[in-house]
Amino acid sequence: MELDQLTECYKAMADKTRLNILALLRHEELCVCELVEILKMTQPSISQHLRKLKQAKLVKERRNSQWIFYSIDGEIYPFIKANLEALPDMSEKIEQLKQSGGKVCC
Amino acid sequence: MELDQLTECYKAMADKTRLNILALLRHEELCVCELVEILKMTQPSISQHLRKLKQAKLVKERRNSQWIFYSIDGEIYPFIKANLEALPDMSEKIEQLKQSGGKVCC
DNA sequence: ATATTATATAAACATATGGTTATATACTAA
DNA sequence: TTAGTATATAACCATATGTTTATATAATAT
Repeated sequence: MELDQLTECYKAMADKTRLNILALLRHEELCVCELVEILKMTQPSISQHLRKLKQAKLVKERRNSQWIFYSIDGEIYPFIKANLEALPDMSEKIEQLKQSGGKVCC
Repeated sequence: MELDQLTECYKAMADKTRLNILALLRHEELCVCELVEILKMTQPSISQHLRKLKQAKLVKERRNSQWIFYSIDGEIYPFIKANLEALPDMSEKIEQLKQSGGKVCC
């Protein structure tokens, strides 16, 4: 692959928040406000991280009425599956979101 | 894996020069001055990139008299092989080094 | 239309990063 | 020991990055 494209990919992954987002999206697609809720960060911050991931083609978005749902893309990277599998399991966080009714608002 | 360790790994890979170094080391171990020669960069710059790669445990070093040879490590990462395979082939650069006698000096 | 909710973007700022130059350290050779 | 070669480290600087606050845009609901 092209080094420039690969560099952009690894830059996108070179941040703890963004790895957290990828780890969460491994379980299921999530909208911005759900990520804000789970990661306890401000909405603009999450949005900008998502933009980077999108620019690197690691995630894709899908609009559903007022919400925009993000999910893993990464089709263009032959190694993406192996990398995602190394990410920690986040099912607990997802569970907590559902328990707290956070899933309802979206 | 731990997110902090993974973040450090991807940070280490999030630079074109360092991806170049990894791509080169895929072929064979190289010393600092050979990398300087191939990549046309200053010695301190290469040394600092190597330090980052070493701290992230992506490369290891071996001293042989006055030279320090670097090679791929990455044992701790389950995905490292898949990632290295996505790097471009650098055999031409290695060939050029050998042809130019650059391999002799080290 | 207006208010509300979800998301994106912009501006400002502090910190991180990568390159350069200068210098220190480690080993070799004489 | 002294000189030479290979590598590492430090100091400095310019640029990149991540966060925050404020504001803009888009869709929904009344």
